[in-house]
Amino acid sequence: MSIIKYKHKAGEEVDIIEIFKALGDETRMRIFHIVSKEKLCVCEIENILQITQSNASRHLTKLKMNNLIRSEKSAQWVYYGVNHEILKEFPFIQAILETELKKIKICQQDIEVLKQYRQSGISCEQLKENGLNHECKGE
Amino acid sequence: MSIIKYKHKAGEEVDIIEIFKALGDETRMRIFHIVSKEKLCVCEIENILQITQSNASRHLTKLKMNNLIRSEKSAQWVYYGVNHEILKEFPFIQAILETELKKIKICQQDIEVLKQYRQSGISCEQLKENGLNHECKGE
DNA sequence: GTAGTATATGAGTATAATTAAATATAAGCA
DNA sequence: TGCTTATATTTAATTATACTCATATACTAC
Repeated sequence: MSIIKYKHKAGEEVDIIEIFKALGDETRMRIFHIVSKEKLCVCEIENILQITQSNASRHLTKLKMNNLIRSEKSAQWVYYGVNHEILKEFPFIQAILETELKKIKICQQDIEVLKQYRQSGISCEQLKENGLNHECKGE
Repeated sequence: MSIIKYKHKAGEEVDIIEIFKALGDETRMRIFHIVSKEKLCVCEIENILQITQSNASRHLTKLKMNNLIRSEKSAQWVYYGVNHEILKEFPFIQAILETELKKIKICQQDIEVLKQYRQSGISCEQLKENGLNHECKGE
């Protein structure tokens, strides 16, 4: 456990080293990136990133623990989105989202898949049966 | 091994996830911080941060691998300093050095110890015998 | 050459992080 | 009520990381 801690404006404990650890994982950075574009539920994140449910849930928990994202429950779904408070608190995180992740291929691809998903009109419920066919986007 | 890679301006391969991992460790962040203030050799870093020689060397290697710092050899000493190229390439890293690390207690302390070391006039060679007495700064 | 010093590296260990499979919990619907 | 689905969590296996001790390398000075 890192000892570099100080009090967050809102009274939550924030550890900049822990923020670096949280974003120092490819899957978590990708999750942070897509939920910064729009709020998504866990099953959507699974399908877009092609990861398992428990893996997605775990990474989301870690991002949330570090106040990078927020969640809100709606019926049986939990929607995750970026925590705008932390972007105000740490402008460098905003800079990463806006300038650095754009350059990264897999993040660009994730955004593409997200767009296709939205355009397809497939609902969250249908995702499990059909999945997101990353190849045959024309059909 | 992360697959998020793209070509650095200067032709070196840079991986932003690896940069986050490199800075997602308290000791490495502290090292990065003090060598951004001035060039230091390994034995100075050891003494200021109170870590072992091999530990210091290992962390320096990791920071250098990710192009965060540069080294130059002078006689038997190797001096490490921040790589200004990467600060230009990734302005968010500059922002962390300038604004975020200032807020962190242990980083403030490291700067204090560094100042005391400079003011004491102790040379790198004398450090090993006497060490840096963090307590009795008045004597 | 030898001796001494600064730094890097190998080997081993301990700890932490990532993952998937299985299970638990909570909500919706028939 | 019972059945299904979404999410979280437990468990266990694998992998990665950080650390220390010991040794190797490279340089200086004699």
